[in-house]
Amino acid sequence: MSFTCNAIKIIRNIPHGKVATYGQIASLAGNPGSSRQVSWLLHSSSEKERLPWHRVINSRGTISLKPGYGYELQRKLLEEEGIVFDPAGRINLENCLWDGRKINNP
DNA sequence: AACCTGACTTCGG
DNA sequence: TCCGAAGCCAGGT
Repeated sequence: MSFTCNAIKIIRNIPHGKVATYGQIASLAGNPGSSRQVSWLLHSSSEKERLPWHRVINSRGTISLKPGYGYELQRKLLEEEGIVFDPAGRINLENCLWDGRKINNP
């Protein structure tokens, strides 16, 4: 069992219509300091593991991707799930942040 | 084994 | 509130 393996499972358990921060996932995976590793693993296996990578955002509640590099796609996917963006492009974490409860707990 | 890199986070100005 | 610098972790080369 590794941090990465835990993180993958956690990301897969993010409920529809909710979002989680990198730091939150890192904490749930057992290592609060490795938020950057979460981003790496999304690159590594977002497609093979079929992760809901679009539900992962930074602590500010904004999309970390740059426009033209996935930003628009992620925003679109989130909006389709009911996530609301402010005019500044920020998400209301009070409403949309995942509480951390897993649906599947092995 | 050493060095580099990243979809981060936090602190100070 | 926004911007820049420093810190941290794990995987890749």
